[in-house]
Amino acid sequence: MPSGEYDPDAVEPRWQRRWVDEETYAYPDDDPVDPNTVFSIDTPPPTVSGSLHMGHLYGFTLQDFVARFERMNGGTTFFPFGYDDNGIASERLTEDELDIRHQDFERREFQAKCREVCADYEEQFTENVQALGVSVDWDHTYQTIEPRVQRVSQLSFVDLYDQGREYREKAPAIWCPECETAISQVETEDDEQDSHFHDIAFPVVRDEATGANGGDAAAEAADTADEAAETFTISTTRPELLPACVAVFVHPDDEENQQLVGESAEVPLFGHEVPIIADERVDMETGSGIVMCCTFGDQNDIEWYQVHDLDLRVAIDESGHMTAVAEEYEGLHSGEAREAIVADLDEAGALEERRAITHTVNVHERCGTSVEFLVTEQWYIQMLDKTDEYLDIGREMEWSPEKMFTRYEHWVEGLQWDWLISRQRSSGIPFPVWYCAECDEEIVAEKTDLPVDPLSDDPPVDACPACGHDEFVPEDDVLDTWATSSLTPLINAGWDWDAEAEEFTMEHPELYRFDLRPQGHDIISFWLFHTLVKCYEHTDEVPFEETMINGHVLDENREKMSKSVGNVVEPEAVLEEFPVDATRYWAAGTAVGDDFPFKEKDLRAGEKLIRKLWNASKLVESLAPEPFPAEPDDGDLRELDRWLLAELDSEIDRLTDLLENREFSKARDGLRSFFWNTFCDDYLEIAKQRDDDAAAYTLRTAHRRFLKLFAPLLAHVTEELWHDMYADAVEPNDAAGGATDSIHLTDWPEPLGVDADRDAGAAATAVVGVIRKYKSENQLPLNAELDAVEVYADVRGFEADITGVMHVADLTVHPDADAPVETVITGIDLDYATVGPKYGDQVGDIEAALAQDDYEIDGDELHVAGVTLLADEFSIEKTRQYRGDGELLEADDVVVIVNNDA
RNA sequence: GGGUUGGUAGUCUAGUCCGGUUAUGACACCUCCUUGACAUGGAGGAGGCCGGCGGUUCAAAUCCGCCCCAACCCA
Repeated sequence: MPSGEYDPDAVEPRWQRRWVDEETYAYPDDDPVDPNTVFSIDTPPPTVSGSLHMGHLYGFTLQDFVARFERMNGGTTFFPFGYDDNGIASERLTEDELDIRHQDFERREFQAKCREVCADYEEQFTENVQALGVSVDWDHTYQTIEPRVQRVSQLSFVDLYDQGREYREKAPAIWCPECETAISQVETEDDEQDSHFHDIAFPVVRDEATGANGGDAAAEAADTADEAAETFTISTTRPELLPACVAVFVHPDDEENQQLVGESAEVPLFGHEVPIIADERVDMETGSGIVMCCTFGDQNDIEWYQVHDLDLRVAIDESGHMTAVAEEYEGLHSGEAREAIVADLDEAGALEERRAITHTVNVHERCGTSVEFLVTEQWYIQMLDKTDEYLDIGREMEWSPEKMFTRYEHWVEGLQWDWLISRQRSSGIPFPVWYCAECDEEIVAEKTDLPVDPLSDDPPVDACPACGHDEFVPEDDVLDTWATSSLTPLINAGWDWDAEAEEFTMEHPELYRFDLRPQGHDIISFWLFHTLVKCYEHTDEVPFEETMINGHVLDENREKMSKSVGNVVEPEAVLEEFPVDATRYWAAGTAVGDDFPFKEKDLRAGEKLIRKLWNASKLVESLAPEPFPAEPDDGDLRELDRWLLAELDSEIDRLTDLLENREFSKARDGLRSFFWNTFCDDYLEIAKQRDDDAAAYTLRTAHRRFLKLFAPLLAHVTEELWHDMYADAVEPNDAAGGATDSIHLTDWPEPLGVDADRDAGAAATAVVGVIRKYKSENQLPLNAELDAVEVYADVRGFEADITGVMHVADLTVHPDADAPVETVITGIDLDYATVGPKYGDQVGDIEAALAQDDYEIDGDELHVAGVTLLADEFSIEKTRQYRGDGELLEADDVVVIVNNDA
């Protein structure tokens, strides 16, 4: 039985431990689960190398609201947890922690070290997440590097390869010279950087034959007169790419420079000649409007290379150093080469101007290094041919909130590259592929052998099936980490290859498709998208019924939290000061999808609500001590009791809808005010006067329901109260009926269907409210005795309640009689919804006439401004005047007269 | 540069899709009150040109156009 003050510091960790120890939220692996009622959640696994931040706290808490609600309201819930330790983040962490370099180890050896290092971090992370009280099933966890997941990941590769969805191609790819690996489009970001624009003079080389072909006298004159001196200017931020220059482009609408088209240009310092070509992709606004095309400066260069069949002149190598093409600059780093080339251009008189600018460059998001475009051999997953289908499967999901679908839509529509999945790194999940040393035939591992590492394992064949050669080269690239993290639904469902049946199977087919995928809005474009694509290709099914997109946590001033600004709020500090349930209250405080600020006020409000719930529970306990009646005779319930239970029924309906729609903020605020205002302030205050079975039953029934309704939100305090007050008793509606069951495993309340005169209840509470206000305004204590009160409203059945709580000595109810008051008409209110459309612009005249009291009331009708308004088109505004003894109080439809001599 | 979302009392927020004349609630603020749990409580009060300008309409926080500010996504 609850007593004293609520002590979250003691209570919350106790329940967190018990939930884990007793496996409260375990998914029943062995018992069959009804696929129609199971609720399965697939969460994006966090990187464990960092510590818990507010974004985690917020995200996990939202997931937990859904998990706890669905568990009570629906059926069995599957809520797993994953650790993403297959990536460069954990690779770097391991290197730092052990002071080693991954290059010095064999791949499997290094990965073993990674897992050792990550294990400690995972343990810490697990503790932190368990301290949030989220109802994860800790028996269902996975690491994205573990062998089982490696197998799933390689199976995925092999399946897509078999389907013909993957190909290996030597083509321009985005390359990070610092990390020395290819990367995909999503791993780059824009960075504002200081740079210089260099205006460089390019000499025109007139080809005699073509020059004469122009047949134009003026051109010929220019040709002969200025041949040596004729130059044009190219502006570039990357002069180190001069040796890679393969063409010069002019816009077809650029009349001024049109005469250059068809000629050749000589590249300064390097002396090779390149064609001058017209193409509408030239940006005429930038620099001189004439641009050079290099191998490769940007994506435009790649398009030009492909469309115009240009030469390949690779001047920068995989580590960012100059190649032999750069002649005397060979071996210099591209940055050094830039300075040297600029100096030499200047000396040669070819540098016309150099000015400082800032521009955006594409950098690798991990290391901030500007990316290059290199021609390398890489593996790709084909996507561009199916973007329409991928749009459709995105549309098939339910999006909470709906508006987030447009992000997905724009991302898919804007795709420019197939998905590059090979990475030149030494840790990660290996490609299960070898190549014939003779003919380069691709040899893919057998599904039954997976996982394999070609660096340590042998290929599945002794001789090349194409040419019979018996030597093989292992693929030493690893898979992009998203190639694995995009498989979490399949990992969770236990997807595998059944060699005997020769088909893919699932250990838990009932989980797939998953009911919910929660995640932040920042990863829609890659993580969610890639997951949809891969799971769809493997199963022909959209992997998720619904996706719930949460926003980002901002600081108190709505600024983005950042370490450099110093406005980062640490969960640890918050949890030291506030109960976990208070952070849960805060997390429910905004519409899902919106970014929202950290608000200490919300945490305090949460604390207050927890305390109110605790204190009200104590009062319920003392007003209706055990044993309380489980099922009183229906006729015994008083009007007030029926009214409360009926109101609670509607609240349950409303709340259930809101939670189903993931409208946590409205759910939270609605339930809070119903509990606080209607139950505590109205019903409980009145019930203090009561000492009967009906009241005891009503108090306990309502209270038990409130605990359940609050349980998804305030997980700890409701569990504590449930065990204090109810866990010993048998839950009549709970089939499990376990005496020690968690409240979180009980059934969500169904409406009781109690009949009640809702209007009478509303009138009665209005009467109480108006009397309370009278006392307040007259500075009377709320328990001050009132001599006589007359009520002109039908509050029959509530008399004792009103007299009891308001301490009225003599209450008279006039259910039908009009109040003994004079009414004075003070004006006319129009019903604009009817009058507006009906009378249109005559409304102005009607209003003007009403303002001047120029109207006539005729029975139910109103004559004004030449028109006749019907009864339902207007209402008469009156004030009541009372000339008798006592004081007139009124609210809504009730009139109360108080006579008090005191 | 393009797109998306948001801008409502001091602060946070509901309402905007589907227009209706008194714009919701909380926190903070002011006044009063010890009701059988809670003063960390209760009753009341004040506080708003609904980002700006224009348009549509009898009527606009709500629909349309332009602009400003912020965040995010994509170049």
